[in-house]
Amino acid sequence: MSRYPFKEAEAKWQRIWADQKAFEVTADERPTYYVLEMFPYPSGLLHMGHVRNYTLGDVVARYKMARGFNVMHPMGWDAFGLPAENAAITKGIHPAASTYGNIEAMKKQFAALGLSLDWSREFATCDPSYYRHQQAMFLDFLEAGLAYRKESSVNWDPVDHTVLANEQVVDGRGWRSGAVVERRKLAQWFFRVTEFADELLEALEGLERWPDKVRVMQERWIGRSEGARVRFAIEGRDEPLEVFTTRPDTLFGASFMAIAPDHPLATELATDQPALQDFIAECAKTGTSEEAIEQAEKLGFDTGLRCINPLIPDQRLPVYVANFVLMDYGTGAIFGCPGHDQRDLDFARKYGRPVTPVVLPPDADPETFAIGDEAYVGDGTIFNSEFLDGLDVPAAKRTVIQHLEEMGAGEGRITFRLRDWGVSRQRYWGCPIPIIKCERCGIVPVPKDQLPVTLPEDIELGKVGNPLDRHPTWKHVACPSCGGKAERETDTLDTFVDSSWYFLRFCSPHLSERPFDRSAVERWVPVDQYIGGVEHAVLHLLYSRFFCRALKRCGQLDIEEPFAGLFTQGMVCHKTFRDADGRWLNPAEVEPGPDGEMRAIADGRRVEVGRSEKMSKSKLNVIDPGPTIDAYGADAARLFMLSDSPPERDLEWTEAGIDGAWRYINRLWRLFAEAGTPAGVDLTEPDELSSEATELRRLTHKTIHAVSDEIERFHFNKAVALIREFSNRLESFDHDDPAAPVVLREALEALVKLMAPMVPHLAEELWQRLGHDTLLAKTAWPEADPAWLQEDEVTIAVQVMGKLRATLNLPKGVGKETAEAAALDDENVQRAIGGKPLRRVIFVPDKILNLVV
RNA sequence: GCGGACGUGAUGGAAUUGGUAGACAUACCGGACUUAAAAUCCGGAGGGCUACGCCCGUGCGGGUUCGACUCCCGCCGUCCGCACCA
Repeated sequence: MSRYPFKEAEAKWQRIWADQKAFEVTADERPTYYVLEMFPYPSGLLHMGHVRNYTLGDVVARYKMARGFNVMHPMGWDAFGLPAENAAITKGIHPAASTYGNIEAMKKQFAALGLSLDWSREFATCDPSYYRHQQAMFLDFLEAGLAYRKESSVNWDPVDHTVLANEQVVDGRGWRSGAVVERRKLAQWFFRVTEFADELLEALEGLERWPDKVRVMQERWIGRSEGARVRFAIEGRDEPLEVFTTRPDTLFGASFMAIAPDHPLATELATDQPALQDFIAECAKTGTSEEAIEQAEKLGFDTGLRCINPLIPDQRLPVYVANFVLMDYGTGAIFGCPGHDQRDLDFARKYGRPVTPVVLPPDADPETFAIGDEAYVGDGTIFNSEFLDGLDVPAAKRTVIQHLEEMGAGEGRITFRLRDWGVSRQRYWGCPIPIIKCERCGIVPVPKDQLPVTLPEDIELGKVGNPLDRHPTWKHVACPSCGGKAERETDTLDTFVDSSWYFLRFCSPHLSERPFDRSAVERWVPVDQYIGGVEHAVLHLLYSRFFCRALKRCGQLDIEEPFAGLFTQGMVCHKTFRDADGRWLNPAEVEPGPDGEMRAIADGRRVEVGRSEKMSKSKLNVIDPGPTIDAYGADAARLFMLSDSPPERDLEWTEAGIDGAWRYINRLWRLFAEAGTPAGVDLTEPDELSSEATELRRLTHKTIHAVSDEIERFHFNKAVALIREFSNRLESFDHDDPAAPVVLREALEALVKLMAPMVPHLAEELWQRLGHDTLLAKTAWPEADPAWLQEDEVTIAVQVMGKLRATLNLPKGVGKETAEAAALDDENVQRAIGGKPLRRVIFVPDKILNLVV
């Protein structure tokens, strides 16, 4: 039995595609379509998540190509990042060497997948020819006020004298030194994302081809809330205490004030109050971990200060420093209204503060209504509140804000949860920030004609401190402004900056003087279809949206949204295995024993099989795509990725699944070997088609229509099912039918074209076997002829009282009376009716006839 | 706590707007081919019963409807995201 020689075939077609530059963008008038998958970090090893991601993108790219679009489907490398630096420390390889080595290795693995990528546009973000433009953008942002410097705290490793990224902090300790990490204030660079907070929020609505989930996540991340800033005078002090509140309508229910432990007022008071100092130190200790916050008790420290409620001049409110108030939201200070905020209520009960309700729930009695253990947060009628009494909550908010504005004690204010993006990283392997710090001139931008500021190559990693800072010469430069002694900024940019504009660079990847050609960008961007993991739902996607707006503000672009269509794929999962000692085992280290239980191959002991989880190094449930592709071929791996699971859901990797895909590929191979048209056979259409042949031709057109539709909707699993259904029918088609040479052949041609986006190598091979000497990759998608989509017979389900009792095959478009008569002829239907008179007959043409008795 | 998604055979999953539940696969069972196995091919299959038919069945309990996996109300469970956001 002949088997599909995938090794030869896949290598052959990959070579031919490359030789013919089949996937390079050409300059022509066809409509453009930009398909982009999130570019990879060059770890050196392709994993299953990549295979799924790039297969999904490849289906779209090849499909759109066949549909007549000028498709751009580029690939590059998100090449700066911490792992290269860590590898340098642990293995002693220079980050540049390991990164470029990894890129080479991964490119080979990519090649084996047979993706329709335009490699002529490839670049790596760690290349100075890329990051020089990023440095220029930084300077533009600086000039436009979109980049600025301020003090901010970082994770500081006191042993290694280095700043740590959040992921380098494990259980509050530095990943290498194991020392307890401290918070330290450093001057750092920020991008003013908040400048566009409103815009970024409002424009989400227009992103119709984004998953709702992602839009909701961004919406919550931006976190707009309407309220007011209110200033409370402090007894015996000139400066008032300003708070932010979304419930100014409850000001008459105020019971206390609270400020953050790191509020400037708290810091000031602490200088001569050791007890307060201790309290603040205690607050800083409570971790920021999820549980820590959940468990943490609400604690307050009475500063002794008293505030005056602007609406109740003789009321005195104690000012607490409280552990639950955040400095970086609002003003870092609140007023507590325990009647209508649960957290304030807990605090008030604990510290014996009065609880005055000011919102009366509907139907509650103002004389008896009291707050118990639960604050009342719903709508109602304001009471106990002088001039607000009788208003509902929204009206009271408006009224009180107006009142506060008139008396100068506050104003309506919108606050966002979104914060500016801190882009400084105290790392070596990143884009240098093009700034020079001069003792006399201050912060001086590197003149654009001196860009790029490149990284020094001779560095020592793994020593104490930032290698750029420690380098003997790199940072010492002359001030561009005064010529005096000055120092470079030794921080580098967050790698999220690199990925915030790479999709623009792909449009004109080799320009040296400019980051991109504006007309090229405006031709291709927004990306028509962006595909990647949902883990980037907020940061990467939000930053990219910010970047487009910032570049527009700087006059470089006229685009706001980078990605018109977004698809977030599910993860690739696998069962986990654990031996009796609790050690994780790789799937290759276990096998089923004679009793069907999984056993460790090494010692034959039983292993515990855990549920399917995302493949991860720590749980060892990782399948390397390399050997799989070696054993089954890229098409089998691709087909499995696309088969059963809908792309947005998690996919469980199974041996049976890849095996099934491989078997199907061989089945297709045999189908074409058996049904292929021998040379010299007459291909003219017979005068009349047998009903079988007619039915097959209909199925061909129906399948073309349905598969196209499912691909458009990203239902690739269903497209595969339809293709299988179609090929199953082809296998059983009678080869002796007089119309077989024509009808079967057209069916086979359609089948090859439909499967091409999924299993491109096999499809090319079969296309060639059908006698074509053109590339299938350059062949148009088949068209379904509407005339052949029409059925002339339909199956109508006959129900009696909503229960199925019979099905009828009737001519399409049959009338109600005819259908009813036919149904009443049916014995089974008659039995169900049981001689009762019909009360009602519901008829849905060509679908349902429901007899109600 | 807040927000979102999901819950269908042994398993992955189908079921355009409410209209024949279980497409297409995987695993399984039976048969053919084979010395044998693998591969391949053919057939079976939601559960039950008094089986050419009937009853039950889409997490649970109600409701709307001629008709509900689909819509509404109330629960339960799983997963994901955010999390002291005033």
